[in-house]
Amino acid sequence: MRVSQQEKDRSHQRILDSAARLIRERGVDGAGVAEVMKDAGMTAGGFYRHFASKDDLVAAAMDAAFEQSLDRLATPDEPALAVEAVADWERFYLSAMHVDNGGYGCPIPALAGEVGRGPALKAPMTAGVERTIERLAAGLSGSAGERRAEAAARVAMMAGAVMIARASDPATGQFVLDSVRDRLGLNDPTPPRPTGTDQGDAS
Amino acid sequence: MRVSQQEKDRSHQRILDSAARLIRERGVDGAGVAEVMKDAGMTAGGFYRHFASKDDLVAAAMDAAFEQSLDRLATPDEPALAVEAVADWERFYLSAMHVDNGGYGCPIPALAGEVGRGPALKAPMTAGVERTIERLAAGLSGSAGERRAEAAARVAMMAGAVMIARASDPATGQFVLDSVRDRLGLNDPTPPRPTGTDQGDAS
DNA sequence: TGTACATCAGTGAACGCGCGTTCACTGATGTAC
DNA sequence: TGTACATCAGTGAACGCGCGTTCACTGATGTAC
Repeated sequence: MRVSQQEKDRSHQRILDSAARLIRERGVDGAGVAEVMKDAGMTAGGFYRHFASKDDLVAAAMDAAFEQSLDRLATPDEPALAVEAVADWERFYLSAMHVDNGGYGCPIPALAGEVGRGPALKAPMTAGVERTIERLAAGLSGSAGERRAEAAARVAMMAGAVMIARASDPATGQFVLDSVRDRLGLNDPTPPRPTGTDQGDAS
Repeated sequence: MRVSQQEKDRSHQRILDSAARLIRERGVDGAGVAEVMKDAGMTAGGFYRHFASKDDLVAAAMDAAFEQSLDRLATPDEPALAVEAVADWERFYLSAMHVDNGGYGCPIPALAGEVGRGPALKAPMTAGVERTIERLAAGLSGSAGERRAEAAARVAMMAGAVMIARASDPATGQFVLDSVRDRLGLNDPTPPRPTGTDQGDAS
């Protein structure tokens, strides 16, 4: 039952997508090779035509998961709009939608605890954390160093809040999320309009 | 080989201590019953004289782990000294010592990710998070509500930072820890002395 | 205080189960001529 | 363009392994008299 090269490429992508979601939902250990393959519409045996090992798949899936997480952060043409793009992303990060759908969200609260236990996945995690900090820093003010430090603190706070919200009863989780949203200044519904731009249908 | 009641009590405590450390070091799934029992100086079969199941043990061990974590937070006689006690605890929380010895540290960065995946351990985790927030709030200023919200945000930030530090390369991890320590105002080596108290040998 | 005996903490082997991985096999694909 | 054949993506069963749990057994403890 050999399939064409382009169908193999599609299979490869399906495996990667299924893995990126399932490791975030069930953890690296909790997402079995057979389960990932079934989710991708295949059986377990075919896995090794695509990846050398489960470790190999998981490292690639973590890269894909960070990519997916950061794709939600818009990159507007006008640099001045980056501030609002980052604020929007942060509001989503702390939302019930993100807490309840970890399979499509940031890999840090979903996987960092498990990654910390072994050296195998530290490289893709470090790369993802660095990229996340860098992207956030673009929407902050101050010197480059100050922005980077502030972004790092914000990532830690948001990742911690989402992780706690998922691990706690709803009341406690919501309180932590609300407290963090407040401390990050994300509760203002009408942020100051960026200067020198006009977005569409303002009256 | 029946042993005396007091020796059984000691065995029970050793199993609990070993489990509290090993689940934080290796995760709930990563800490096997046989390994915990060996660490406690016994063999696997005897486990069920002490606990009904692994789930039963893990819930009790998580309570014990939070107890141990919060025992590091001193409760001074003078309420005014609570500020400095909390600041000391926060500095320890963000230290390399804590990052490198998760088996004796806060259960939140060690276990919240895994706990979020199933309902079984949310109760002890919620209780521990609440207790941690409450204890931290005692060292902050403002109204009761403000103190609680600030404590929640600080717990999220610190837990996130420690989790990221464990999952990342040293440079990235240290940067996140430093950024959080800075943002929490913990870098001042000589904090303002609490009013109305005098501690020992000041010149 | 002694004696007889039921209790039960702890041992160590065995169990069923799910895991990552291997392997013989199938048959459509891609290539050589 | 046709034909013959090597390649290899995917199947499904099997493997060795570690896990949580069970169980027959041992022998010191605790108790009844």
